[in-house]
Amino acid sequence: MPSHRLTRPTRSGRPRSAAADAAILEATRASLVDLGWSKLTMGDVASRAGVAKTTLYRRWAGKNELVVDAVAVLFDELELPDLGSLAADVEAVVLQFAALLERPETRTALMAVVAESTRDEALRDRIRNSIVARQKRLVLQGRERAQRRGELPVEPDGEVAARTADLIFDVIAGAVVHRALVSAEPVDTDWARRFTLLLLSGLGSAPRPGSAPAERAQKPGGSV
Amino acid sequence: MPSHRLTRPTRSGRPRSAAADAAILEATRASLVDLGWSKLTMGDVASRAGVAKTTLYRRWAGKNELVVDAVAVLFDELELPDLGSLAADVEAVVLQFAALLERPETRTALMAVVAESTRDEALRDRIRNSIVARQKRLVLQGRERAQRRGELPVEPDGEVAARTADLIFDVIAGAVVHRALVSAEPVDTDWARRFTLLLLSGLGSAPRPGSAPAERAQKPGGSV
DNA sequence: CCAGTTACGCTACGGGTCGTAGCGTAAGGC
DNA sequence: GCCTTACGCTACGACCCGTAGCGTAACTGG
Repeated sequence: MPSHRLTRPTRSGRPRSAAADAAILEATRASLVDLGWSKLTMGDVASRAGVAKTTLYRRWAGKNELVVDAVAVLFDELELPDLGSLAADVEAVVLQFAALLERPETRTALMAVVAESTRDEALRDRIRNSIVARQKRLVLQGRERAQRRGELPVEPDGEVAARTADLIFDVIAGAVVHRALVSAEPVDTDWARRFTLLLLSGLGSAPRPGSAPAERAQKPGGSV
Repeated sequence: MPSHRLTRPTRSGRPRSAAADAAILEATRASLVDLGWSKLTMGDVASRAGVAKTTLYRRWAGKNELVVDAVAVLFDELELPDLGSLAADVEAVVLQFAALLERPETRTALMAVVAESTRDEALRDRIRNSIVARQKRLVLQGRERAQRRGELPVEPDGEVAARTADLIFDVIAGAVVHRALVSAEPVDTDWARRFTLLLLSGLGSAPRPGSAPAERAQKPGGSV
């Protein structure tokens, strides 16, 4: 899934070097580790990859697109073993996300490209397709398992189910990212456990005798 | 609370123009709106503010610090009317955060400076003190109210309470940011309501007859 | 009122990155 | 072998950076 959206109209002629592709993406990650996002430069990546700078521009429009592709492949490693319970699965997802955010490449690149994407529609789509989708997979997978186990009800309305899945995804991914990058504190097993407990049981559940539960709770079971 | 940490050792001599300060920060926000983070330049801000470029560098070390200060003041607007219930308060906090993220200045700047902060300890502290702290205030305020109402138990151990507050803060702020900037979909009242319901009631509450609740749920009431 | 001290505006500069153009050459498809 | 495309290389104007140097402005303390 190369996705080098830069003009590749016809076929015939010398094909693009797949080896150069790999070298460039590898060099980009290395440069991210050494220099970080802001000091990463196209020239530096080119020389690390042993490639002319012009070759970079023939394939990627600029730094943003290049880095997205370079980091995206790391999200392919994400996989979720079936641990037998929803709680365990959520905890595992959290730790998987966290492990990726530990790596300096993703750490420095992810927020940067998201920031850039606020002014670039195409970049936003690229991120959504190559990074967010890979993350979301895990959440959908976990939900399906939980439904199969009977831990979560099966929502008949597909649209409602999709909206709830989006909500849960934003909560999980958002919380992990915020903890790791904004609060800049470790996402360890202890935190993951407390987060999972909060997500599954909520704040207001069995608070203490003598207090009324949240009034708006019309239908307490979150349909998924 | 100027925080221009750039050397101001003694007093006597011509004082720094407070008017210039205001003009610079205002110009910075305007430039963020027009150009976005990546294309914002110190020279542009200076000319917008009617100020020499050197004046900027006399007060701020660079783009990062300047933008943090320029955006931070927007977070002072955050205030939370007492709405009578925990659910309503949470919903209000969510919508307050969301409203700030609607603005193009904050939208483009926030993630960018966070990204930069991953490689800059001092910048991280600056963000924490001038932006994150202002957000966290609301969460702490909401918790205190809920405890006074009896909606949340009072945690006797101060450290545990602080950790739980941090958790909740990361969940709320993280979810909102992720929804608004990564998923790039609107944080409207509908979403806020569903999020609040999830946060208060959790996923696993009253799932459906015939299924066991999450096994690890040792003490279901989240102490806060 | 007069030093002393600091901020300001302006100009100019070396250094770096950007993104592109132009060229000769290398590597496949037919 | 011919056509087409990719590649490496060089060079370039444009822009931004961050700083130095200077003369001037503003405020403080004697």
